[in-house]
Amino acid sequence: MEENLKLDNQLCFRLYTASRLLTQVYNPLLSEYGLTYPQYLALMVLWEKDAMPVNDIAKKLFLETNTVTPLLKRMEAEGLVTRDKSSNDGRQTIVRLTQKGYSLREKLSFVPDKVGSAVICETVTPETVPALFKMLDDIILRLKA
Amino acid sequence: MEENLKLDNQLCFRLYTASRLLTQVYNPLLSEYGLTYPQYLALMVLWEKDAMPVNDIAKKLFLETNTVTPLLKRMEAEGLVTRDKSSNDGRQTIVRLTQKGYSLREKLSFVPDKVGSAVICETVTPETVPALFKMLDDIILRLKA
DNA sequence: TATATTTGCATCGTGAACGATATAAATTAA
DNA sequence: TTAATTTATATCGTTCACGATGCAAATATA
Repeated sequence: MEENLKLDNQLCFRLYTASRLLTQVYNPLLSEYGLTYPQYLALMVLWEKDAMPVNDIAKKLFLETNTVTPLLKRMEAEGLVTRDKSSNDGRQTIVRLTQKGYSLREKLSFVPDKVGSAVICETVTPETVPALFKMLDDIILRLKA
Repeated sequence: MEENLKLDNQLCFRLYTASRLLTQVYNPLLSEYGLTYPQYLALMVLWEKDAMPVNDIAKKLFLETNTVTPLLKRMEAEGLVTRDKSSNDGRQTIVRLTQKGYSLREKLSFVPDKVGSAVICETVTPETVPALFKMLDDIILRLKA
């Protein structure tokens, strides 16, 4: 059969699989703190810069607001963030970390190293990871343009 | 703040984003034929080898049967596959392509090249893709072990 | 050959993703 | 300044993912 239509030849399938499997490494670590992986990503955005409108958070994550809004509402229900209308612009909802949300930063500081060590292998080492990052960044940049 | 906790430093976030964005390139092409990306993956598995039990399809896709079963039932409802109990082993459900499911193989043969050309960029070329594949394969292999 | 265990699949509940649509505030144009 | 348009967010419906659980068929064990 045509080589092109073989699963083994597909970049997207590899990205999809690697993404899912690596997320599964995060899951048990995060669920200890009642978090999902996308919620952890939202926290990382807010740890870098607090008090952001929904749209800015969505842009950082390359997601649409129709994905991020329910995510943030679940996080609000968990007491991780607050969501308030902006006084400057009544359309915006400003998302802020609660003490609980902020305090997870230190509690989860062990996660990156733990996950990192789970992927180190023959062709994926501290030396080769920058090249891998560059390729993935270029793909993301290309697909956003 | 700690460098490790920055979004920019995360491999998983890159894989997750690249996977989502690349899937979005497939979506308009596949939806013409009423397909989703995971359904397309299942078809690729069956195009390579027809009449497979659910579990074998799941393994090829690195998914669990609780994801694949509903997927295949939707594909059955669309007339793409049939699902029948195996006579050898009454626990197995054997999935087979219908004529409709089989005929999509040719109709969708344009997809890989179209998607491929969407990702070609500075650091992602026919020369560098094999190295990228190897890295992703190693990550997948490492995480499955 | 009964009983226990494993295997293959299905079901259920929850949380994403995402296209489509809605709505209200802000901005622009007439 | 009213009307048209754009922007920011929210809501809805469908389809994954996936942990947990259930169940019947097959296999292993006593």
